Amino acid sequence: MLLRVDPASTVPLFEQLAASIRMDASLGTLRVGERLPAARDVAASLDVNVHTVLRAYQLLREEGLVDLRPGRGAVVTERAANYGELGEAIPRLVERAKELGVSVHALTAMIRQEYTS
Amino acid sequence: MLLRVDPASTVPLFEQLAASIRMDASLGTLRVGERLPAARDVAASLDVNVHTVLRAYQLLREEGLVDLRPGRGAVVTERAANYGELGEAIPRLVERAKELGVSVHALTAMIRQEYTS
DNA sequence: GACTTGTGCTAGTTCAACTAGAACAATAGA
DNA sequence: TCTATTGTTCTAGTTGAACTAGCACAAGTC
Repeated sequence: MLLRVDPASTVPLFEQLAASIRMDASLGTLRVGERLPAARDVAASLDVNVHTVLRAYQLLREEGLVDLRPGRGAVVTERAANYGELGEAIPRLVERAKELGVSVHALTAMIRQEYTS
Repeated sequence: MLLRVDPASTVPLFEQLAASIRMDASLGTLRVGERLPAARDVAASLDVNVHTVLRAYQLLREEGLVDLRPGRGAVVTERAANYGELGEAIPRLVERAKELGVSVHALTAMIRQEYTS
C-alpha cells in the first residue's frame, strides 16, 4: 500500500490518490476485505488535507471498489478482483496507441466517448 | 461533420469539441486533407466563444491530428487514419470494462496511469 | 466508556476554464 | 495586387472546481 502524490501535476490530488489505489487493486496488492489506511493518517503522511483524502475514498466508493463507514474505515470489496482482469487488457491497448502516435489525452477521450455512447 | 456540445457536462467545452472531432476521425468520417469548419462558424452555430473552439483545434494540432494555419484553416493530417485503427480495439475494452462493472472514470484513470508509467 | 473514523457543515484561497473584444499576420482566391 | 477569410496573440473579467481549514457529530471498534 504505497500512496504517492505529485502536487505539481495538473491532475487533481484526489484523482491521483484514487488512481494510486486502483493501481494497487489491479495489481492484486489489495485483497478483498482489507482496510485502507485511515484518511487522517494518509493526510498527515502526504501533507494534504483530510477532506482531499476522503474525497478520493468517496470516489472509490462510487465505483464500488471500497465500502466506507464511520468507525470502520474503507474496506476493499470483491470488485477489486475485477480491476485485476482489466490489468491485462489495458497495457495492450496503451501500447498500440503509443505505436500509432495517439496521445494519452486523445486515447482517454475516445474511450470516454465510446463508453458514454 | 456533426459537432455537438453539452454545456451542462463537467467536461470542458473545448475537450468535448476535440472529442467530437476525434470520433469523426476514428469513424473515418474525416478524410485526410479535409478542412474543418472555420472556428468562427463553429462558435456561432454552437453559441460558444471563438477562443474555445480554437483551443480545441490547437489541442488536436498538438496531437498531430490537424494542421493549423491562418487563412487556410484546420486541415486533417494522415494521422487521422491511425485513429481509425484504434476504433476497433477500444470498443472491445470498453465492453469488457462494463461487464466487470468498472466505471468510465476508473477505466480512463487506469489507462492514464498505464500510459504515463 | 474511550477511541477511532467517516460524515457534514461553513468558509476562505487559488487557479483553470470560459467569455469578450480587439489588433495582427498568413493564406486563398478573384 | 486587392480583398476576404482564418488562425494568432494580447488583455481582461467572471465563474466554478479543487484544495485547505476547523469544528461538531454519528457510527463503529475494542
